[in-house]
Amino acid sequence: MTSKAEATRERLLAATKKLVMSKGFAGTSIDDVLKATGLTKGAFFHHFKSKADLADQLMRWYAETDMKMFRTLMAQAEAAHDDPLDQLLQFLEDFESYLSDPENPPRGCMYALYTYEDEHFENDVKAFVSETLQTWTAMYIRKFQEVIDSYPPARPVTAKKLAEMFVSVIEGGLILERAHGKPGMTARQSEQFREYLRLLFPTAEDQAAA
Amino acid sequence: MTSKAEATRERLLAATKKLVMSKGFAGTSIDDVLKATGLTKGAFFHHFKSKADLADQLMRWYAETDMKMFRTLMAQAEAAHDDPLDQLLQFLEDFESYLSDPENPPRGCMYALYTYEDEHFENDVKAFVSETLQTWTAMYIRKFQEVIDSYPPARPVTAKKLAEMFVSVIEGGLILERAHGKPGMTARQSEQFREYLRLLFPTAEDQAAA
DNA sequence: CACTTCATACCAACTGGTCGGTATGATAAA
DNA sequence: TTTATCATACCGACCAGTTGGTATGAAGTG
Repeated sequence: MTSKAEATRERLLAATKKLVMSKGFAGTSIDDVLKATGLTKGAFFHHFKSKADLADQLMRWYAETDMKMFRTLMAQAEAAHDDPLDQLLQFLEDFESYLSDPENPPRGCMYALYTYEDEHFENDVKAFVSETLQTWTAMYIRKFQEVIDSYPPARPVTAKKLAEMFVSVIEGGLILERAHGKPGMTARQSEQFREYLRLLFPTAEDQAAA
Repeated sequence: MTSKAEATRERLLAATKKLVMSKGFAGTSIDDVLKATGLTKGAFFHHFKSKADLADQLMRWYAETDMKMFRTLMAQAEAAHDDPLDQLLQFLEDFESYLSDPENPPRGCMYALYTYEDEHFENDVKAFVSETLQTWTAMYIRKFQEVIDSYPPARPVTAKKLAEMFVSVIEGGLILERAHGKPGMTARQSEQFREYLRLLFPTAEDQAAA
């Protein structure tokens, strides 16, 4: 059965992801993964031709579900509002509740992890991480550009700078959250970023309130 | 000679830092460090009682120089201005030129690195990272509080939230910078954060210009 | 049957770590 | 001044365990 083999492959990937998120990639041995899954070397090397291949497939697997999540969130926000700023703020709020939802306790970003161990990965993997990160950023750039086109920003900014800042703030928040073991820090960064946006793109209500 | 021994110890630490910054800690073997320094196992285990001890000492060594740098920058800014907002902005600008200075190409933050490999480290080390990060944040909290006390913020914010946001934005910027291999991205995050501050704490000039 | 999917047994290289030894130099007794 | 004593700083062979990876074969599946 193809689907059973695929299930095994995903079991290996899922176990690896969990381990890698708390020990790093170099710190995770194949035996660790096998111990976690109850499988053996034969199974592993049937699905992955090397540990480097595992790194590659893991990253692509992760990026796929990760990007899908962001796209879904954005599509939802776009369906709920017509105004680009409303869409953006809605997206951020939804993202924050996703971050605050106590599901995957070992929070973290695999791109960041790979980035801090980059010497261990092949150039394709490094390039893929860079590209994926850029795709992620590009999604925001598009939306920010729409917002800038609709609302005059209070200070001169570019969509790119705002997009990169948001990605930064999230990546940094994840680090703080991990370092202190306190959930919610990442969501708070997104909130704070929204404050910035409110000052940057004041709506009619804001101006009336001021 | 005590100083020669200390020099050897620092040679080991410096080599480890360089390696760890590009391969992670688990990905760096003791042999790697010895190859890089030309020393031997005997020398290594004379100075460090285990690899975990190396991790510990490396982090403390790193934190020491790192914190010293930030304190120096802050002291400079405080000497140059009386107004807390001016001090803060000066500090940020100085920090940005430090980030843009092409000196240590392998840019990165060791706290972030340890955080993404935390399972490998003893609890003391993890606690130390958390504490150091908090000390770093506390430095900013103090300054932000002074600013808030002097200037009414355009939106309700706390010094803590602003401080955490700055740390986040820097940590995130470093990740992007590493991922894309393009220097300057971290400094740009600090710049963007300054834009936020300008909107949050408008000075007389800003208001006149608006 | 052929082919996929996995288990078992095994290997060479490397891992962190130990241990007996040496080179150097400071101290102080002779 | 010479010489015995002793701690520090370092060397490099060695160890047991782990690493990523391979070779072979046994089930199941079409």
